[in-house]
Amino acid sequence: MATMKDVAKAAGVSLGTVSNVLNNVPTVTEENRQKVLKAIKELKFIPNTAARTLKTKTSKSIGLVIPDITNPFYPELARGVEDAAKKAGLTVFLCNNDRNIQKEREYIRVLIEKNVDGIILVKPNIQAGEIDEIREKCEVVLVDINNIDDKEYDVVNVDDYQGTLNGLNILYEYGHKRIGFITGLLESQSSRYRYEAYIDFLKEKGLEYDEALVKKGSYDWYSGYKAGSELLRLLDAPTAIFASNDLMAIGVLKAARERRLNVPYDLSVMGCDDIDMASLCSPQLTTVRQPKYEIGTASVELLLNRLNSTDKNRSRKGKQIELKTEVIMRESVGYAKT
Amino acid sequence: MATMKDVAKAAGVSLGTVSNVLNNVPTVTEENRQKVLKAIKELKFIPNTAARTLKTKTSKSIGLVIPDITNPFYPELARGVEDAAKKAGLTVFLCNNDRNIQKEREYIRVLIEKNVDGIILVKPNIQAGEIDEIREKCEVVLVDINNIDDKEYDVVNVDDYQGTLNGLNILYEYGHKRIGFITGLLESQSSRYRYEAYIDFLKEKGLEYDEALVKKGSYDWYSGYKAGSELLRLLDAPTAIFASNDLMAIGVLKAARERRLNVPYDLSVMGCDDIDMASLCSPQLTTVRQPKYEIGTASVELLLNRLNSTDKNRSRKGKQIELKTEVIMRESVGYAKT
DNA sequence: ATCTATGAATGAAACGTTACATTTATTATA
DNA sequence: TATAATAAATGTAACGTTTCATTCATAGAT
Repeated sequence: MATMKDVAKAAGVSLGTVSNVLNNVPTVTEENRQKVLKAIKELKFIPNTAARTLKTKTSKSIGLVIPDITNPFYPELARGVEDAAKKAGLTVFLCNNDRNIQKEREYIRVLIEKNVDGIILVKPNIQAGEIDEIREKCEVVLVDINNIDDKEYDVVNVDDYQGTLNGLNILYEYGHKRIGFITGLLESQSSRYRYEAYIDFLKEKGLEYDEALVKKGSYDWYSGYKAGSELLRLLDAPTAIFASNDLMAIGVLKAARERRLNVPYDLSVMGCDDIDMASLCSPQLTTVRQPKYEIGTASVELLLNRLNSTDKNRSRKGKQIELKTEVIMRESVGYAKT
Repeated sequence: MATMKDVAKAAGVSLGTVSNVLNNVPTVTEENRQKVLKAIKELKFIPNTAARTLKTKTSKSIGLVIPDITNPFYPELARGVEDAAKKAGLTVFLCNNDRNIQKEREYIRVLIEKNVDGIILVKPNIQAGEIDEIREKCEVVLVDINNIDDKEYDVVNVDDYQGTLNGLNILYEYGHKRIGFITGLLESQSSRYRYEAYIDFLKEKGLEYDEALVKKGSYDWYSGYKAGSELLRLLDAPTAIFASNDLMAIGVLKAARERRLNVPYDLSVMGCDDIDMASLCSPQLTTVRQPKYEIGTASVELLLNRLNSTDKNRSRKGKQIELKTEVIMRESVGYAKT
């Protein structure tokens, strides 16, 4: 493997000059530049990032730590991260933590060992104290945080509360007064926001909170199916069901089908997230879209802000981005029967 | 950031000793080992991989180059790669090439610059010559290759031909004689194998090849929808349709629904791959499952074989793994109407 | 013709590890 | 008791870059 030294020798210049052309330092004369370029091509020289990283303390790689790429929410987010990273000359390590704090810690450690310039932590399980430790080593962006309120961090979030409210309001406009609600895992902040929105929505519309209409789900389709079945079995069954994610909404669709209920004529269903499946299932799911790809790109932007900042004074306040959701009207919501 | 030097000083031993405890070299005395461990903890020392890589020429990272993580086929494969890599102490760079040879080349170059120990190329677009060049720098495993026949490479493939044949035979057992076929992109080897299987199936069963029953698809659901619609519009429409992937099969489901055809009573549909959606759509899709996760783990195994091999003589022949498919019976296939 | 200022190229030190040849300390053998 | 053999610890030279203080060369000013 050819090194810069070899290139220098081949080009008949010094090591420093080779470095200069590689880094586009303008002081090098055109003649030398050409000689070096020629040598690089001939020797098939490829710079060694390890050496560069050792010297410059920047690796041009970042870590993306997510719960599980296999969860249909994350591929698009990951793609957003990757595209934005690539544009900025960064390469990304993909890490799945399975919502397991131990794995999360391991990965973070490995990423630090690898001198990543930054880490994007999606739904982190670790706490503020640990995050501060990480920030001594590299930049950190938090996405969809559970339990960290500090304004000091860079954070990307989604307005889950408002989004859910919007979705429920549409259901209301369609004449629904009895609306079932399936929660996500309430450990997660976004789930709690969605649930709060439901409660506030009822209050605002002067509707009564009926415990029977609220079911706890766990994000997987089967929990939605079960919750949906229970809801539909009710004597006074809801005319619409809001599920805190699409997978569970699809479960509800299944439950409805089993009971020979026609969605949306007999029952309206609304999901959250807008995963691929939402537009592919039948009926197509009306849902509160999460800007998954944009979450990814926004996270990288925050990271780049820090990385390109000359202000190495770390006390700088964090920047919080809140991305907007959007209700995507498809087939699963219709007017309430009167 | 504390270095080994700092640790050595704090522990009152030499640099080499620190290195030895870090690398579990057994010659270090228990007393010193403890002193070093203590110093490491106190100084919160984290080894610097860049320096280690520079010295040892191994980075403990690998690259995974896939078409697009957003394609439902790949998250599971990626997950398989990651899990197997993690177990072996490797971290993985995720690279999406969008089936674009230029992006593929760029990523490969970056990966080499980053001193990856190996690269897993899924559906590579580059040719044998280029691959040989890469192999001068690091190990390479090919997955689902299009156009490279050489037995010299490490390759993971799936028995698409046999899998398709199995699927078609099941359709036949269910009484179907007129079976529509939707191809994938015929640039891809696996698509061609599936198509060949269809042709051979007909021959074997003494069925006539009817051009009208074969439609070209492009892997996305809409192409399946279009092809399905055309097929069902036929005067002598097929009683079953085999789609070369699930997304297109779901498109067929949609086309059938539009024509008020009941799947599987009026029409049987079989897909390929078994993506998540296949079990979530309605009716649930019967499909030829691809062992996506296992493809990932198998690729890493091949990589590890090479990496752990003492035989640095690169002339060693490659190893080809062919993974088995499996027909997953669900709801979309039924008996042909007589 | 000498001196200065400017621009370009050079050379060596440093980054944080590993690896290996030496040195030092300890124990066993004659 | 001296010597050899063994075990443990040390010190130093890489690895391939970047960086920066020097040197060298050229041209302009006096």
